[in-house]
Amino acid sequence: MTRPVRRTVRDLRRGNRAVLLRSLYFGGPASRNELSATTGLSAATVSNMTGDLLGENVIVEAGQVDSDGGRPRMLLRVNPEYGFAVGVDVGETHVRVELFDLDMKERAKVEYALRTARHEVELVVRHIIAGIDVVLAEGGVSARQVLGVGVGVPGIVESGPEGLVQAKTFGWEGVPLKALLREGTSLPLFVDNGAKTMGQAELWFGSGRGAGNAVIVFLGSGIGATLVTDGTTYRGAASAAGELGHVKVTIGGRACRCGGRGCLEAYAGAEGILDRAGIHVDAADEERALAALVKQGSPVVDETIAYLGIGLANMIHLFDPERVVIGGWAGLILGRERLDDIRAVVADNCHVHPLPPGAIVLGSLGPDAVALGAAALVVEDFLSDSGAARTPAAV
Amino acid sequence: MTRPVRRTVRDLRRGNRAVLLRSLYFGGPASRNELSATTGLSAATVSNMTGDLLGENVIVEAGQVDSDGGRPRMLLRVNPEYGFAVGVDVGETHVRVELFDLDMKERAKVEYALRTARHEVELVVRHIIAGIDVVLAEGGVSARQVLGVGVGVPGIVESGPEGLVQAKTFGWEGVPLKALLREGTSLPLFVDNGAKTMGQAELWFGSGRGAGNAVIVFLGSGIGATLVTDGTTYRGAASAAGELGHVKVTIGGRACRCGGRGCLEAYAGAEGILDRAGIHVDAADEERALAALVKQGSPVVDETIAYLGIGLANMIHLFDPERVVIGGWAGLILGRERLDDIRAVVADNCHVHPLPPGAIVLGSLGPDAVALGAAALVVEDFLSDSGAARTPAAV
DNA sequence: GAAGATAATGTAAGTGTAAAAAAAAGTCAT
DNA sequence: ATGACTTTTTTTTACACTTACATTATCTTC
Repeated sequence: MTRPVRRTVRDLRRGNRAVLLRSLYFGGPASRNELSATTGLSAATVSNMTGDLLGENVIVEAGQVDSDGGRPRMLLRVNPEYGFAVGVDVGETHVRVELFDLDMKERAKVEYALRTARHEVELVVRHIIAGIDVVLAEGGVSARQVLGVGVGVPGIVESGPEGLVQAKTFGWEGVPLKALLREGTSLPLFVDNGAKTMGQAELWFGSGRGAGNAVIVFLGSGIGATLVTDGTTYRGAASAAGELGHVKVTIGGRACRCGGRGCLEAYAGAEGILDRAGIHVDAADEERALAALVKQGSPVVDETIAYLGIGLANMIHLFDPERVVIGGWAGLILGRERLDDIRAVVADNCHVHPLPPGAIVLGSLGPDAVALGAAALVVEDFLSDSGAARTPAAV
Repeated sequence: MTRPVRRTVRDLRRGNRAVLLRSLYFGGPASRNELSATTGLSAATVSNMTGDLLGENVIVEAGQVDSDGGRPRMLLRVNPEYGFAVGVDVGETHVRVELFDLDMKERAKVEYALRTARHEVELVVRHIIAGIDVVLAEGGVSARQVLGVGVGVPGIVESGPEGLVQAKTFGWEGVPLKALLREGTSLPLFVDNGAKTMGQAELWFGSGRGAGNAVIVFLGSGIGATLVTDGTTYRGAASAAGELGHVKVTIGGRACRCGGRGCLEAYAGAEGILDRAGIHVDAADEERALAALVKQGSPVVDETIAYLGIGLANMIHLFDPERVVIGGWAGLILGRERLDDIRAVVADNCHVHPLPPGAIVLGSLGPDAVALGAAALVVEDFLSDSGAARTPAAV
């Protein structure tokens, strides 16, 4: 029973500072007066606190707007160059490393293909470490300016100093990824499941914007989901929440690579779909093959949608989200052609508390969202704990 | 995106007061010194705040323990008679009203049978209002001493001033129960789904004690679940979370009274089980009939366990709880005979992140837990907002 | 059985927070 | 220029928690 803990006046200030910074980050440029209104803090406190933040160069002035009678308002915004975040997407076929500024503008990017079927940990770690150096050099950013590195990987990621990863499909069992990366870099590390990092990206910058309770579904080779409760990701007791891929959609049923039977992933995961359609291509061609199959139509695709709809409906019954976002490369392929059919199947399986069909939407960030979301983990940390200890590169 | 809001020094004190009171409530009698350790507050603040609470009679002294050298510690505890809570269980066959003190000791109880198949709202409301008067009189408690009335009902309960209830199985659609009760009493009202109030009871006082992330399943005529995240009940965007009864466990399948097909409730709800076994009795005899059926064994019961296991496994995949509690009258009947089988089916359907079998347990409060949990809603409010405005009966 | 040790609790002063009030700075209309 | 009005900054005030110290109460030792 995790209970709230005592707070001191110091915590109060830290918390209010985070509230202020957060509303400046998401509320675009704003004047002190607007900030006072949105945060509920008094004008005096806002003035005091923005003074600090300006001094630390965390925020900067962003022009002023004319007033109609009165002192013109000076707009403030988060300094996009106060720090940078690295996002890493470890996928089935590649390792992608990207550098973002605080505006989430991409500053540099590098990608390494994973050709072997086996995903050796050492190789992935080497790619990530090398990738960080490459994007920093390319982006002209020094390590001291980097607020952290976010990494999205398949499988279940335990929080904790080791960052243990369980990813059967990758052949990873209890891989201490965070600890391994720690040997190659001293930057703050944030490792999480790729479906969850994509979810974070869609939640902040994509189709999930503004939702307090949402589910963001990742459909790729595997299937995962991000459960958003009160604006933050729910991870469960052992960070294993949202394993939508292994929800059973039929008794018995196809064998899944997890060892179970009847898992959604065996039907609606990209490999499950292609396999059932009798198409066997290697990983790099899956995307093209799936797009063709969905485009031309097939009973297998219809069946996929039926199973997917059941899986989503079950999740809706348990979770009662206000919105469901479908993302991931396979999800986007499927959704672009057949979103209305998906909505219809879900509606057909939700009687007690139907979700408006418009609440099921496609992700708007494309398949690159995993790396973006990984970087967003870094920004999340920055916003809740802005410069508490660290003071990088006050340029 | 519900975001944290600004706080003032007043909120700080309120919050710390709630932390203190909560740890006193759940941490049994404790000395000021122990409180200082558990809450993290300084001894001075604890002393200051307990002084206030003693003055308001919210807490009382509870004897002292000998020291081995030094001033003996004075134990403090929440005053069980500071206030009282009424808990109401609106079930398919009865309306039960109970009065509890803050120690959750039952002080009085009254039950009204619902004989008609139709559950007229007016009748239920009349029973509740009358029941409150009866238990207060019987318990020798004045209305001013009552902190509130908690009501557990079937169906989905919207939070809000109206307390709209959607309970198709009851024939209630959009019944403003809270508003109707408000006409009969001026006591604070807390209306929630019965499965959720039972969940609250098991969480605080039963098999859920100490769990931060847990799922408490209610099996009765209908099926519901309480999802506990970080020690508090998760309600979802429209208070409809935890509708485990309408998760689909098979495609097509039996028609459910919700209008869908293949719902878990149609297989593992008491009526679903009896129906499939070809047993037709009226509501009052369902309990006996089900107990007999489970005792003697039947392929229908085996099948029920298979479906229930699938439903639980799906929930575990999505929520990743550390514990699953099975309660409700039908759940207790089923679980007492077949808990190990249920555990086995769940284990067989959870491969990616197996739950230890011991994490699935039976509820320990018996079938009366709905009313107890409803009263616990009142206590929950009291603990988070102790005497903020109200000051009843400072005896 | 008195003196000192030990421990819980209470009091006072100090620090740091946000709110409220007041002042200053800036703009437009007259 | 002057005044009305708005935004921002500064000053003052109230208050919550901590630290440091005082007080109270019991046990142990000589």
